Amino acid sequence: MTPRLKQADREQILQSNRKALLEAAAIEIAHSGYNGANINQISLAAGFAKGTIYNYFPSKQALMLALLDDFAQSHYEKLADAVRVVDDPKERLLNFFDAGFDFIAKNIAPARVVVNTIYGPEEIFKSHLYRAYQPMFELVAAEILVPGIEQGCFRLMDPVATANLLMTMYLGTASQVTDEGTFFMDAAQVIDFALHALERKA
Amino acid sequence: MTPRLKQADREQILQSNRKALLEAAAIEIAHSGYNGANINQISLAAGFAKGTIYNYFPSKQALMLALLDDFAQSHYEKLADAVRVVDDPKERLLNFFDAGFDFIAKNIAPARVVVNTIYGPEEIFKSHLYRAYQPMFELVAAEILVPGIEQGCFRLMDPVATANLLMTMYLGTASQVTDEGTFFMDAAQVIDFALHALERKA
Amino acid sequence: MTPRLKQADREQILQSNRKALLEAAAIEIAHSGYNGANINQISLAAGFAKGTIYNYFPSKQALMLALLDDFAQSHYEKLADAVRVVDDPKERLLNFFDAGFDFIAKNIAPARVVVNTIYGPEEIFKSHLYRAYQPMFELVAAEILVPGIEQGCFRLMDPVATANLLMTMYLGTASQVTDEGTFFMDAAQVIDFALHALERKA
Amino acid sequence: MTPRLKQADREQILQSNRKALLEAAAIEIAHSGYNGANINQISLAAGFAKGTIYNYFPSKQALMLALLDDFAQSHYEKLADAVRVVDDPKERLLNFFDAGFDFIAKNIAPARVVVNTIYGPEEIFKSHLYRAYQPMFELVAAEILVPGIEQGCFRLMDPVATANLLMTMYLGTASQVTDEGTFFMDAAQVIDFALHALERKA
DNA sequence: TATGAATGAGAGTTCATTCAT
DNA sequence: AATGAATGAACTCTCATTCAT
Repeated sequence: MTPRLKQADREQILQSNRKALLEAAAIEIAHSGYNGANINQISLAAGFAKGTIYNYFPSKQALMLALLDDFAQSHYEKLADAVRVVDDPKERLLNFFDAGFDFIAKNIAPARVVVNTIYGPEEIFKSHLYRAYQPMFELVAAEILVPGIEQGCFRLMDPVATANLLMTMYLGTASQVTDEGTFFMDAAQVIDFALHALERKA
Repeated sequence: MTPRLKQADREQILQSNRKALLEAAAIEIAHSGYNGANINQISLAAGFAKGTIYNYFPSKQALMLALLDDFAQSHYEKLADAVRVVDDPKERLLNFFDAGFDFIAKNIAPARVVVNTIYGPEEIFKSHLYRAYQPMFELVAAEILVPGIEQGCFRLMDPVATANLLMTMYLGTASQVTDEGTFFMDAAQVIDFALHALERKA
Repeated sequence: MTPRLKQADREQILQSNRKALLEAAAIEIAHSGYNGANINQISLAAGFAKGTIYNYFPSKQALMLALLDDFAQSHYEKLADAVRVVDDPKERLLNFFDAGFDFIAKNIAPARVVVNTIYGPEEIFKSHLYRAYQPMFELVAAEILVPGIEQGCFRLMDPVATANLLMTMYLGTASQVTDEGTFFMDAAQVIDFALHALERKA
Repeated sequence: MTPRLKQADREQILQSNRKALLEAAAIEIAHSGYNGANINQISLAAGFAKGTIYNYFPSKQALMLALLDDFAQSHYEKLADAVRVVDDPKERLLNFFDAGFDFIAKNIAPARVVVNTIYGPEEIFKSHLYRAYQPMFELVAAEILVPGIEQGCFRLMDPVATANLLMTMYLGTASQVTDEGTFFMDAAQVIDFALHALERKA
């Protein structure tokens, strides 16, 4: 009597709708900012009626938080995977920026939302994002910088402050991207700068 | 019949009112963002009635542009002055960051507006800001990096791209400041990182 | 093939579901008013899904009318039964108020809905209620006041107007009840007042 | 320089606008109930644009409370004046109902709002109204019933409970009025009933 | 019959801007 | 130049109702 497969199908559809709404939200919010974005328009852009988005997110703020969380998680997973493919700290740093620029080029809209938010005025979203990006900070500090210092390929430095600087460079340069995914600076330039900053002098 | 001094006084008052309105605007926009800021509230906060602000700025957008322009100009003047006090490129870089962090600590509200805007979604304001900050980019490139490379104290590099990276670091770290003017990272840490990135290896 | 008993069971279940929905509706509408009540919430509170209530009532308005009708009918039956237990008009009046206060204490939610509606703005519901309560008006007029006047225990008066006054007093005082069923005025006080108003002077 | 008369004129206009808005609100809310009333429609009905009402009342709820307060105060003043014109408690009671029915006939819309609210579900408005009508309760108890009992023209009774019953009768019957101001029961009938209820038996 | 996702009209409220004073 | 009441477009959110499953 209970259609189990039907149930699974339905769940599938709900997830796919949710994703479509988040994608439309990313585009709209990237374009107009959180305050400027129109939640009705987002719903319409995703192919639904205007009220439908409230079946998926209880408020505009909840939608935004879900968007930030979802993106931060896949962002972290992508970069952590790329970093851990190699062992050498310098290669890890290289992979971090390469995979990062690549990921952002493929996810311009949500990436813009994240950067706008990090440097934006809304404290609630900012603190939320800082928490969501904590794992990535720690990835840089604990899995790139600390091993690099211990192995002697990086000079002695404060890993936390340096991780912050690297993240600042990463987000700052990666946000300078056109709608088509072309970066003003490419990963190689940033990597070059960062490696020089971190390397020990001869 | 036309009192000339009165005329000058009046001009004085108008300038002072304009300044008060811009200061109130900076605080409000830093706190709520451009879209979230209430122009009536700005006028009230500056000690005027709601409509009065329209005697000074024809629209909310014009107010914002004036705020960005004014701040960019004094920002540039401060940093250019500080840089030109010395001749050595490394000292110039040091002065740049020192004076920059100091200036931002003393002008938190408009500085926040600028950073929010640079990393924000509104293309009109962004392109306006890029233009307004062009002199500062050129200051870094032409008066710090190029002489440094020529004099051999900095390694060979693209001055434009590197100026961009330094500005990214500057604005990114300087925007991490509390309402009280305390920075998460201080100028010295950023300078240290930057110098290592720029110096020639032994 | 068609199980007749099953059919009866089904009928039973439907009636019980209908009752559960009306009870939930009474609570919700008593609390938030007709306009403020949420028909989806009513269905959920009754233990069903949102849409299910529409299998029992074609619209919110129909639900409300059914609620009013059901309550008016059992209200009338209770009071008519209590009144007819005795013959003496004064005792009948006494029973009317006693049973009335008791019934309302036991059915606070729908009673509130009725009082809200009688004194409320929605003409459709009001006229419906007046019709539904016509038998109770007539009960008071024809089975309490008229016999009382004829038997000389009540003074000469217009039975219709007086029935209206008694009903006003009844509903007005009975509506002053806490959620726990405590009345601000008890039946005895109202009865005392009413009897003095109706009795012939010595 | 300061146009004092102009200032007074402006104040005059604001008061008159406020009154017009409250009158429109009374009509709309009397017709559709608080929840059903449309605050934009109220503003339009008063001859303003839809947003204008928010220059006078910060919210729909504040508008409602202002309406209740204003009406309760003038209601009380009217009845207190009418009662105090005479000394004899019975005449005072008579004046109370006469003036009350007259006042309500002349202010049907806000009177309906008050009655709807007293018997309605919104606790905030109810408790507000009870407080606003406290003086009228006390008028009946302290200036009609207590003197009447002391002077021997009313029988011994609890003045508070009886005041409540009289108010219940007053509001209950006075609310049964057509849009044209015709009462289902007139003041004389209610007075007759009340006097019999209060008088001492021979 | 039960479900609950989708719909879209309509609500209260905000606020940039205008303009008579 | 200063005022602040008036405006109305636009926003977020609610919810009665529909209907495919």
